[in-house]
Amino acid sequence: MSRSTAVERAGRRAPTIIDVARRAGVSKSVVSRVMRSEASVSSVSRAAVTAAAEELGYRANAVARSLVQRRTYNVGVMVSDLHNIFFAEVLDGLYAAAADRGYRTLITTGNRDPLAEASALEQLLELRADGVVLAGSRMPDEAIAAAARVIPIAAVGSDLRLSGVDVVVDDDHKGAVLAVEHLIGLGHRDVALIDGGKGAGAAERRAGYRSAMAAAGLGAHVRVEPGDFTESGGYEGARRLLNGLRRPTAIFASNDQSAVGALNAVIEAGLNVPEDVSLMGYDNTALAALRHISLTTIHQPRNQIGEMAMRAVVRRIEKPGLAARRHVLAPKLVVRSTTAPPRPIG
Amino acid sequence: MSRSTAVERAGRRAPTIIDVARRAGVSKSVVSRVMRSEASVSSVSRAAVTAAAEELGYRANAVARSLVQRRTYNVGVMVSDLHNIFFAEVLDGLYAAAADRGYRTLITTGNRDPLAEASALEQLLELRADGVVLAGSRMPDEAIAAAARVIPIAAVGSDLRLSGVDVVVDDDHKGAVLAVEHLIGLGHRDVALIDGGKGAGAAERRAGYRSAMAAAGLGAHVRVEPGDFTESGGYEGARRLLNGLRRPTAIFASNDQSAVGALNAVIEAGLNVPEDVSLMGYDNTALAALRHISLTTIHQPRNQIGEMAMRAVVRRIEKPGLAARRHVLAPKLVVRSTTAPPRPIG
DNA sequence: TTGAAAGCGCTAACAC
DNA sequence: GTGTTAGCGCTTTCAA
Repeated sequence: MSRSTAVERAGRRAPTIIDVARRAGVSKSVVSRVMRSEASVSSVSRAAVTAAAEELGYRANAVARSLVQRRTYNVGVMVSDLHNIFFAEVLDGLYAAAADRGYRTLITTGNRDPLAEASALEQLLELRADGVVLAGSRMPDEAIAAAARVIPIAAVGSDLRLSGVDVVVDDDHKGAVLAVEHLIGLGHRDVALIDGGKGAGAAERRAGYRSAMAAAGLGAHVRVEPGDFTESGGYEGARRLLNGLRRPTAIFASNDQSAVGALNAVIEAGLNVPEDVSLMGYDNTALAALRHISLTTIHQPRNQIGEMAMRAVVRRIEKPGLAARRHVLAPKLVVRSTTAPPRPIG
Repeated sequence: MSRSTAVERAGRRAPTIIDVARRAGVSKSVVSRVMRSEASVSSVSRAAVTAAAEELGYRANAVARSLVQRRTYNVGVMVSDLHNIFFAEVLDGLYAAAADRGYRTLITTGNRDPLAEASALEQLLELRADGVVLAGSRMPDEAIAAAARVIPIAAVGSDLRLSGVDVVVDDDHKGAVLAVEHLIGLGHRDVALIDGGKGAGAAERRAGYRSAMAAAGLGAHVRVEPGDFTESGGYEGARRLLNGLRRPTAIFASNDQSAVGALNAVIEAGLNVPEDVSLMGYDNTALAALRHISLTTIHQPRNQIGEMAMRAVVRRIEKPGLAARRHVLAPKLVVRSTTAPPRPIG
């Protein structure tokens, strides 16, 4: 029996609209109308078609449909790195928004390799996706611009400045200001930054840190320690900070990952968080929420970022003439256990 | 200029094989042959076609090609939960294996909702994927079995026992034995387990724990504390364990997530890891590798799991008659900083 | 080596 | 309401 099913599958083609039509005793147009739930079909025909389709196990062939409609109702999402949990939540938003509008979401990935990213994008174009969302892309601008001439594209997780591409970003400058203001509000003056280097949003966060410090009259206390958004970068950065002459009472790490590295360095130095040193991250990843870490951080509305991006591409799929835009969303502060007022002097 | 490009896109259709043929002064058959790099084309025609395609920005239409070939060269991957980093690495393996064999990988997700999973699978079938990989599916068996009658399916991350489905699993029993043997080898006798409940592989890990304890003559020391693979489950479980009459000297948590929760409970209780209590996890996730956590754990060959699964579906795509199989891969021990010999008595 | 023709499974006019 | 027809863009015989 189980052997015969395998053999049957090999031999038997999937039923087509014609098989259903024959079985229901109608023309294939009627079947097509029923499948697309068009109104103008008699209830008798409708019932016959539904029954026949059911009996045959008929499933509409999206390939054929796409060919004749000249559109697939697929939106491709190229995620540069699926290991980056940041994008999981973005994908949630993307999915929900697509489903609402009758589109499927197809994910591909470039494994953080710009070449692989380009070929993933190319695949999406060959598959005739109706639109594309680039999540954290590191492709060269010209490659993206070229694709954008052919198909609506939106980008998240990388602040592209290309005219033909919708971009959805968190307001990183504002997020950093929020973080620094929180620390200053607690009474800190020596607030150091562990930088994010060339990472996405790092420059804006650095600028936000600088301007919030300046606004509080703490320009002289500004201290930017190099970093790279990694755990070990955060660890090394914090070590340098703690060994320095004037130890900061608060450290603002540019992302959660590096904040966790910094946390480790602080503890290794025999200091307590937040009693001796306050620590902030950025991103509000799952890491920050672990009770063992419980990091004060800045939350990016990831879900909403995805939603926005999908809305933007669908908008331009349906009105091809429209111009792409830049969408900026507001971050917010999430206070947990790694920040507190500085120890009183003496 | 930027306005005109948008308008152009709206008006201009993508070039087809006929446009290329006309431009190159050959028939569309020749173009087709060149695009598929068939041999029997004169170098003159080949050059003309290549040039024309280049000039026109021609890109083969995979939809039309799939329709006539009656296959898409797409393998769909339904990931139950993209938030679970476990699958990221599996996807790496999946991708690499697919690319090697000339297939594309298309990811969809069910957001841990069995209903959404089913509809994601349904989409893959409508899109006429040539095969499907289910990653961590929680769909009812009959739904999977029904799909398996139509298309080759492989499953990872859930130990299905369905005849028509290839299954690739880590040998969880063996992994648990490895873990317990490591602790016993260190000199522990009171080794407790924080269970994984109904989670994938939890039953096998529990059985492995039991049998390794029994094999070492420590059957009387067996202690299974309820858990659910979550951080808070691990936290609660460890608290109960530490408050009990005979405090274990080692805790084996069924996965890294719950081990991190347990770690937090141990520290909160004023005890040190590994001096007072040794702690083990399972899965070797990124969490375990954080220096702040540095968890001894069991590594599952995730990459290889993905590779195997893709190989299995492609094998059955290309030879539809073949039977599905069960593939079991070996885990290995990763020693980090949370395990050590127990404190000498007195 | 090339071209003509048929057809993949479906939708979308259009006529009845 | 329903059927007929003409394609969608491509591959694949089959002849030449």
